[in-house]
Amino acid sequence: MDLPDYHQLQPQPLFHHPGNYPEDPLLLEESSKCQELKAEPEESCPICGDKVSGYHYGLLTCESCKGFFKRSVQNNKRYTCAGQQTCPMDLSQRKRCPSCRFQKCLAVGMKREAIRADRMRGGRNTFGPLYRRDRQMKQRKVCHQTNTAPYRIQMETTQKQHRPSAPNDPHLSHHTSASLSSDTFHQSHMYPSGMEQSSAPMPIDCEMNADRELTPLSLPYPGLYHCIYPGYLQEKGEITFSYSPAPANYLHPTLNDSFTPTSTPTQSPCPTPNPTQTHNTSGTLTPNFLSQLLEGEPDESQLCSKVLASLQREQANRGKHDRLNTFSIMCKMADQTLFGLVEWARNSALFKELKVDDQMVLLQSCWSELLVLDHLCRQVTFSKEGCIYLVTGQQIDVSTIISQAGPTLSSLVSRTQDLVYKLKSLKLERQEFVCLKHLVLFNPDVKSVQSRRQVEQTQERVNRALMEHTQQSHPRHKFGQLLLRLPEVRSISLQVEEYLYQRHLLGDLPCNTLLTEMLHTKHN
DNA sequence: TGCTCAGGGCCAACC
DNA sequence: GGTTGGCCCTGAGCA
Repeated sequence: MDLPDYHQLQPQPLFHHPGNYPEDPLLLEESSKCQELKAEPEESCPICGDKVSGYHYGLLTCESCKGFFKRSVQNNKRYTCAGQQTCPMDLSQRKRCPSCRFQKCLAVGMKREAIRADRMRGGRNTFGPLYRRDRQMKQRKVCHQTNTAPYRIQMETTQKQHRPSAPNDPHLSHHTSASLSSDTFHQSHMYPSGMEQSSAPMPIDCEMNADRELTPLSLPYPGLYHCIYPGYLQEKGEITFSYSPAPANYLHPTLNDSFTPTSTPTQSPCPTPNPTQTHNTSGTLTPNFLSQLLEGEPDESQLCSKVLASLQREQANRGKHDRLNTFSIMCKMADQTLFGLVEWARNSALFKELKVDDQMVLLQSCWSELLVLDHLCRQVTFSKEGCIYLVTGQQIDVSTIISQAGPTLSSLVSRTQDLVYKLKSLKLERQEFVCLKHLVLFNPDVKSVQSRRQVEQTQERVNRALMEHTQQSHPRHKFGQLLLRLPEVRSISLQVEEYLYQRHLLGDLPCNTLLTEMLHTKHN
C-alpha cells in the first residue's frame, strides 16, 4: 500500500495521557498575548442551553445538568423514555424526560468515569489537563479571530492547502454539529471540546474475519491509534490505511468547482464552468441557484478533523483493553459523517424553508442515501484505483476488504465500487453531486410530509437546475445517466440499513449514536 | 502557601 | 417522597 505521507511526518503520539499532557508552547504564548481576552464569552450548556457554570465531567455544562448527571450515575439510575427517545431538551423542558436528558449528557460527551467511585471530595480530576488545554485553545481562537479578522480568508486559504497536516481549527467545540434527536435537532453540540488533534497518520489495525467481524490485530499498544514510527506497521506486515491529502479544489468548492478524481486546480480534465462566467442565454437561474446550493457544502477538512477528534476522544475515554474494533470505528466514522450531513441539510437555505417536522421526516427517510452519496462523492474525488477513501483521509485496499469480509459486506463494497466507477466515467462534478443530494433529500413521496407541494417544487427546481447544468457543457445523456444512478444509490442504502440493523441486533454497533437512532426510527 | 476550580454534599423548592 | 438545582465545602494541582 502506498504510504508516502508517513515519511513526511514526524512520529508523534496521537494521544496524550491526561496525566502528562504537554503544554503547547504556541498556545501558551498566544494565551499570554491575549490577557485582555481572558473573559470567556458566555457559553450555553450543550444539554439544555442553560448558562454554563464550569467544566463538569468532561465538558462545560450548567450546574443543573452537572447535578443531574452526577445523581444519575451515582445512583445508577435507569430511565425510560415514554416517547420515541426524541424528547425536546431545553431549559424549560429538561425535567420532562430524564431518559432523554441522560442520553444527551452522554451524547455530548459527559464522562461517567469522571464520577468518583470513592466519592472523595475536592481535588482535581484526571481531566484537568484536558480542560486546561481546551481553555487555551478557545482563548487562542478568540485571540486569533480578534487579531486577524481582516485577513481571515487569506489565512484560512493557507491553512486549507495543508489539509493533511491536520485541521488547524482547534475549536471543535459544542457548536459544530447536529443531532436529529428531537430538540437536539435544533441544538448542535455533538463535538465536545477539549480534544486535541494530530497531524500524524492514523493507522488502523484491522483484520477482517471471513464472517462479519473486523477485529484488531495484536499490537504493542492495542487500539486505533498508536504512537508509532513511520513504517512500523508495514514492517510488521499489518494492514494500514494510507493517508492521502485531499485535493485543494475540494476545499474551496466555491472558488474552484472542478470535481474530477485526479484533477488539480490547474489541470482539470473536465473543468467546470464557473457559475459567474456561464452564459445564461436561456434566462434560467441555474448558475446562481447552483452557487447557492454549493455555498452550503461542507468543508471536507473540517469534517475530517471532527471525525478524527471524535474517534480520538472515544478511544481516549476507553481503557487499553477496551478499544474499538475496526467495525465500530467504521460505524463511528459513519455516525460522525451523518452528523455532518444533518448539519449540511439544516444549513441548506432550501431546507430551512420547510417546517421542522418535515425536515425531520425527510432526513429520517433519506439519511442512508445521503451517506451513500457522500461516500460515492468522496471516492470519485479522492480515491485511488482499487482503494476506498475514508472520511479520515485514509485509504484501504478494496481487494483486502472483499477477500476478508463476509458475503453481505463484500457485496455492498462491490456494488458501491461499481457505482464509483460509473460516476467517475461520467466525470461527476460538484454541482451535479450537490443536486443529487438535494434530489434525494427533497423527496415528496415520503409519508407524513406535510408540505408535500413545497418539497415537490423544490425537487423540480433542483432537477431543472441539474438538467440545465449538464446540458450546457456535457454529453447529451449525462443528465439521464446521473438520474439513473439514483435507484442504485437507493438500493445500496437499503442494503446498508439492513446490514447495519442486523449487526445492531447482534450488539455490534456502538450505542447511543445518531446512526443507531436513525436505524431505530426506521424500524419502528 | 495561597489561589483555583472541579467533584461532592446539602437542602429548600418543586412536582 | 422523589427529583431538581443552586450553593457551598473540599482538596489536588499549580503559580
